[in-house]
Amino acid sequence: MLGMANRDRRAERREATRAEILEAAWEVAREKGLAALTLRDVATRVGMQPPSLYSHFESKNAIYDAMFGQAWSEYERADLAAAAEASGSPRARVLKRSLVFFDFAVADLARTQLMNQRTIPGFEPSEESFAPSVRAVQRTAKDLAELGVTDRGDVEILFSIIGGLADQQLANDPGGDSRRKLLTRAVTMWADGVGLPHEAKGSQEP
Amino acid sequence: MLGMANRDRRAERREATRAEILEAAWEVAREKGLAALTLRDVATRVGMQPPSLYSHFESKNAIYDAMFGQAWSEYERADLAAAAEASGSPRARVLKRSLVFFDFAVADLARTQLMNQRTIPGFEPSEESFAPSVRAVQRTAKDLAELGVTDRGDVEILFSIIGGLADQQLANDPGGDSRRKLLTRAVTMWADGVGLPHEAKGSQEP
DNA sequence: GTCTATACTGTGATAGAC
DNA sequence: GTCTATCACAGTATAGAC
Repeated sequence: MLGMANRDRRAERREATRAEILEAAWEVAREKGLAALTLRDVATRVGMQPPSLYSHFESKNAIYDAMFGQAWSEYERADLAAAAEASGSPRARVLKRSLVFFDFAVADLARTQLMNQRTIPGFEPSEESFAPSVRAVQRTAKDLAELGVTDRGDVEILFSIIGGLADQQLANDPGGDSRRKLLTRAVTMWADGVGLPHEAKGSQEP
Repeated sequence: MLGMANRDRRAERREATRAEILEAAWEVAREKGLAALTLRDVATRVGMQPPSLYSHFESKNAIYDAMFGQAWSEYERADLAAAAEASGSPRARVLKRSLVFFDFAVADLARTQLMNQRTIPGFEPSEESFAPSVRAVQRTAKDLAELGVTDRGDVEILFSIIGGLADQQLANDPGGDSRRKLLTRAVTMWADGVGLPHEAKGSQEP
């Protein structure tokens, strides 16, 4: 019993330290750029010597990996909330989800680079960290299928449109909203192209 | 006279060495990743000691800058050739140019990261290196305007669609062609959305 | 003018003391 | 679990040979 309790407290402490390190890593990545992340900066920020980080992460890439998993988990939560909250016509639902994706991407360049671009040479997310990414994409595809978009290619095109707008926003107008203003028009083009109905199925019947 | 001749030969030699260094830099960037480029690797490849590179470039970022300018100049050439070669309906012309952009982006991840993403922390292209980028974008916008697409936002949306598809191709299916197959459909959605005519202006009249 | 030799600082990583 | 010490190698800069 006492052994168990001790082990739990230790595990909690360990987990808290890991979270602290990751939070510091996000700060550094946001301030100096994802690729400019250094273990020294992270260690200094949490009050450790650089080698001590290796007690919690086996390499720098392991930190990137944990950050990757965190980022996609956060997005998964944001997308789930948007899916639950979204209402109205299929187009309104798609637009709402698209805006959430766009805003999430544009809010943090370092995070988007880690999630969607191959910025860090040699970094490949682990299967575990990749899982929330797969889930998010699959659920979006499933939700779109229920709205009538069954072609997987059409789903990929929507992702590309929104991701492309977000990337252009980040690259050419960071902090601005020039591309966000174009999102509704772009998604409407896509909705027209795939024949997304203006009204929900059966909304005419009752 | 003799002085001139000597200066010319020296300038040529200098320029050739610069070009050699840049070619080596591209090789390293392609093989190891853009952010993993090191002056050591570049120097080794051209048979120099690392510090000797400073006789030709004042910093590592100056090398990135020259690469940036090269990449956009290459694209400018490719786009000009495509513009001259493209024929037929407005849609066929736009599709041709879109394919050239897509293929150019997908052919080289490191190059695309340098051109369109903010992969290297602290790197900002110089005005001189940025010029071909500006020219290419402006000329495309002008050509599209002549085809009837006058809204600058619509042009940005097209760039985002193609860029987004290319980035997804590079990130999720490097070396494949899954997104290339979707390009025609995506561009068609855009063409429908902006009301791009199927036939050229006046093609009905003669 | 261009290269070599050398050195300074900072990076990720490992080994071993406590 | 954290520290000190140390390593190999990165980018950068200067001095001096030729």
